[in-house]
Amino acid sequence: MTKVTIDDVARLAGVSIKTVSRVVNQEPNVRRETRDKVEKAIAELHYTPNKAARNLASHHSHLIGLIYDDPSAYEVPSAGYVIRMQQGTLRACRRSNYELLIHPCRFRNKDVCDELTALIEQVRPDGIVLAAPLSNMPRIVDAIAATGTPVVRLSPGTDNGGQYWVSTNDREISAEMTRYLASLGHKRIAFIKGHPKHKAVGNRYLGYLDGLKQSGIEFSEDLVASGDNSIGSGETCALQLLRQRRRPTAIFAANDDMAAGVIRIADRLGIYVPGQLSVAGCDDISLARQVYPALTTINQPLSAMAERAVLTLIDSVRGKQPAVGHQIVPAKIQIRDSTGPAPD
Amino acid sequence: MTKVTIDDVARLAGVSIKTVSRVVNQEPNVRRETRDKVEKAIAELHYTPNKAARNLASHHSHLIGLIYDDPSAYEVPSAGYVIRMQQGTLRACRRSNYELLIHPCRFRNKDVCDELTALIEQVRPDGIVLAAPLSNMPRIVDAIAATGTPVVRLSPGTDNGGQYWVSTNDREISAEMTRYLASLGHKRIAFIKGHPKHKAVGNRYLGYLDGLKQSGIEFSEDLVASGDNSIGSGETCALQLLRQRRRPTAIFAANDDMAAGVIRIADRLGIYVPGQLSVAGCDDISLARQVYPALTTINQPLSAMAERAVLTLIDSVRGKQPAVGHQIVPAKIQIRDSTGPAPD
DNA sequence: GTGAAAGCGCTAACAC
DNA sequence: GTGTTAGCGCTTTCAC
Repeated sequence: MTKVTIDDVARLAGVSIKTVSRVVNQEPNVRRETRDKVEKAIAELHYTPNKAARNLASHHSHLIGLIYDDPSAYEVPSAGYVIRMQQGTLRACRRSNYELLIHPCRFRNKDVCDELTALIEQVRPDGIVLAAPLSNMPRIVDAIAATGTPVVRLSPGTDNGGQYWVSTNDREISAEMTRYLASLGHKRIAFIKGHPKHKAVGNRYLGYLDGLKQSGIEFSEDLVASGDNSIGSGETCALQLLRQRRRPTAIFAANDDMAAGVIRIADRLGIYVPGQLSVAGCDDISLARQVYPALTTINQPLSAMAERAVLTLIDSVRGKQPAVGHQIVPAKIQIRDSTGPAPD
Repeated sequence: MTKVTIDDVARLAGVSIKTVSRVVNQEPNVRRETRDKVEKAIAELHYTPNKAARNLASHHSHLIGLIYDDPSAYEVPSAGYVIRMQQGTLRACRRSNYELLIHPCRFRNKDVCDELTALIEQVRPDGIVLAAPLSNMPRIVDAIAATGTPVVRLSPGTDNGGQYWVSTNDREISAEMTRYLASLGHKRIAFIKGHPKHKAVGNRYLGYLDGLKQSGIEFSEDLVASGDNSIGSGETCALQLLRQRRRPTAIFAANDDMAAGVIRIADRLGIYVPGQLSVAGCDDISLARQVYPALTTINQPLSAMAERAVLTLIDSVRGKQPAVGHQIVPAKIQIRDSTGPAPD
């Protein structure tokens, strides 16, 4: 561990430490040749500024905290969700020379708010990215906001706080998927709702209703089932929907896992997908491509959303603009093999 | 953001800041009643020590860095691998009040060593967990070791450095899997090798050879194929193996993704699994359960290994013992539906 | 047991 | 343009 400090560099370059600091931080007002001299000294000594000292003096940690619901509490498929969020945040962090701290937590814990407050006050990340479904839980959002650290909420579903948030056009794109199914000739299009805690997923149901209306199809209570985002619940809902006398010819599930459950049940019941039943999901997790037939789904731009969140945070730290308002990153429909023309 | 400092606490409690520091750090030599007084003041003011200041003074960051190969460079299934490592490290961090910094990187980049050196010297994590396959790349291991920061290498496959490492019994457990297949009556057991860069995966091949010998089965060149850990390569290898005149009755792949590829091809060729072909994988990623039939595999204790790594690191920081030597966390065979008795 | 003083290595504010 | 002087909020050392 080289113990080179800013003093060593200043001495070697024959300038004051403040000048070294200016060079390191790319501040203006340094003559070209002075800068060169300092840079040469830095290279020669292999100097790297000590972040702890920097943080203490500057009140910036150059750390972004990513807080999300602990996936170990759930079925494993959410791994893809978490990884994609991480990828987006990491991409933005890397570009701005920030590092990423990850902090999964369980929202069911009584003292999760204290835990987060302690984390933030001790580590002092420059900004927090708060993922869904935590991002729509007022007590959590408020606890974080109370620390004064800028927060960006991911897919909060609804604006229930004063913070910046990034979301996708869940409702519109779900309407589009519904219209797409209708355009294939489907009249009986069923929908499987997601976990009620997850507001963004709730918006997909509204989009489904919009899509039906826009396609001139009448809504039917019998064609809606309620799952909890898991594969298992998708199976249960599929059974419920497919055992009706006049069963649906298309099922649109609020996430891919549930859609995978539908495909599994269709297979078991001997219903051919997509010939006799079209199935569509939402999220475009890797499972969507692994399932057979590959799932038509909505490509949720999770990583792009997370990236935007961090860029906003960093801009706000740099004083360019405060982190308020919101931004929408549009999703796209990904047509694969699980959907096709309605039978007869 | 409460700007309560140690001075405020000291003033309220009527003691010196050093005493407050002692209480906060749970040091001995504080009288019971003094401690109580201080703790009361801390609670009253909602004091949380500033980590930056602490780090600067103590030369400890209370941060662990997890460095692994950037999964975005590969097929998505490795998400499960990454998540499980993260879970293990997080568990250990949480217990010891450390936070986790994640830093995926691409080992193909020319300047990856500089990148890691800069990361470490700037952030000064108290320890580094280095995942496979980075953990068996000398230039990377050496660059990190040169910073003087304790490193624990995960599944390095072989001990090519002086650092501590944690691995699993890849070779032994692969031999056991091979014997298990033999015990089901299989005589023609094929093996699909993994990516040559990944040493730990290489040990599985050695275990396969051991297992054959222990079961009294003669090795045949024709029954070995070489993949690169991806599903696609599993498919290619499966085609190669199953198109032979005397095709194998069992295929053991060095990871689950390749095993999934085998199942897919068997399905396409109309070969019934497990009736006509037994398939076994290795890693126990979530894919293993999603595939149909569910995959018999080796449960790699990734998360337990990562947890051990961090505990070792933290012990070494606390001076209990230096991080040298190694530790083996045993794997277990997970029998599911893709393996069965050999045909006729 | 407890406290006073001296930094840790930087940046901020202001002087030159 | 560049340097000087103070801290940032803790821990360490060592005295009492």
